[in-house]
Amino acid sequence: MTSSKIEILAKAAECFMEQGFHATSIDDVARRLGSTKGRIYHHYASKTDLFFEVHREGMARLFAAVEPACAVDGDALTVLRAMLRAHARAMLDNHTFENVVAQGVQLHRFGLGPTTDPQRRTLSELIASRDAFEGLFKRQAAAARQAGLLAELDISIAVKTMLGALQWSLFWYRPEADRSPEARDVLAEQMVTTIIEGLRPRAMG
Amino acid sequence: MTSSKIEILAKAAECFMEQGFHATSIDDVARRLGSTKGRIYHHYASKTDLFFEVHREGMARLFAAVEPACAVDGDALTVLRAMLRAHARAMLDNHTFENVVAQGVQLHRFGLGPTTDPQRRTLSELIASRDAFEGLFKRQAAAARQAGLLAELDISIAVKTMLGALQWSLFWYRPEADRSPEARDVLAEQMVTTIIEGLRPRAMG
DNA sequence: GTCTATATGGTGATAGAC
DNA sequence: GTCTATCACCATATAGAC
Repeated sequence: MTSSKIEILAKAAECFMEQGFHATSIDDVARRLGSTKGRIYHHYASKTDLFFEVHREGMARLFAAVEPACAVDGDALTVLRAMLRAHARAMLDNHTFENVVAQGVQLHRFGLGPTTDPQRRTLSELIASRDAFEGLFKRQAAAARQAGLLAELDISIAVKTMLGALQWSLFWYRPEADRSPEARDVLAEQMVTTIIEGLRPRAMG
Repeated sequence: MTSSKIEILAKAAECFMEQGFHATSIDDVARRLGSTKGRIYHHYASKTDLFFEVHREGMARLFAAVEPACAVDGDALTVLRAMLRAHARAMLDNHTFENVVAQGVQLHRFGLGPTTDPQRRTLSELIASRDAFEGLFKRQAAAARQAGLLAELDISIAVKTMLGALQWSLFWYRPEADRSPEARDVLAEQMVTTIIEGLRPRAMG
């Protein structure tokens, strides 16, 4: 990917996050790039394609963050915890792109309106990729539960609840408020601890 | 509020949830009502005003569900749990309206674009109301923690994480899939248990 | 109270200069 | 590879009939 295309993606992600897909005009993105829309249409065939590329990049970053955590040493719960931490951290680090991913999921849920067949296929692939991502956590949670390391919960609901807790940071996290990498680590750890340990105090650590 | 206005609000909420504020045209809402936009503009001055009324109704339903739970008998953690359960249940019951509330928060976060001063004031009030709602949980969590019933967590982060876990149901819950009130009770209870107890098993119930 | 026009402005996408 | 100019379309909102 050329640096020009990446730059366009990043600015487009900002616009899509702030205004949403429909309210973002190609002129908005061009204005933020300091250019005109000719530049954008040279690299991307349509606004929809541009949006999907942002979505794809957001999913790629999630996998890149979580997959290494799947391979850490330790029992099944330790691995799950590492995965959640990586996910939390990735949501904070890639706040803009992941906001667009969430929008893409909604777009798919309710139908995308007038789009071409290839575009529909692309979106379906992206959604399948998201399901696979959630599947990583479900599988790991199931393994942890089988090892007796997890409470007896409905795995599907528990995973949706856990991931939701992390993903809701899309709505309240403000990356612009001078967040150092260390501060993001602390924040991610606090969220994950809340999820894993729950609200009630433990008799023994 | 006349029944005509309520009917318009309900259909508008559906459209706003499915397509988002900007992608929803007044003609879309009118089509879903089986009428024309003349009817809508007779009751609401603008699309923005219509959106805000949906948002307001969504917040009203949240308060109506959670405030009674604030007054239940029991220790501070029992009350908190009742509040979370009521909130979870309300998110499922009012899925459509609460989706619009979440959109309204985003609209406020990034600026609403070209709107009138009264509209900006209305949105600010709605956001203040949402902050007050979150405050109910923060205050209760602080009380529970002071009573030694809560783990030593950052209250603000823990509350955001808890509420996020429940609110993320906006993205995956499908109310159309024949959900009885009992099924929603079970689902709400599963989510709340996951939050309160955490993922790790407890030595003693 | 609801409908049928219609005025007005903005948007996605293209064509062709440079 | 980027810009300017332009077309065709759609949406908000209003005016006025009924």
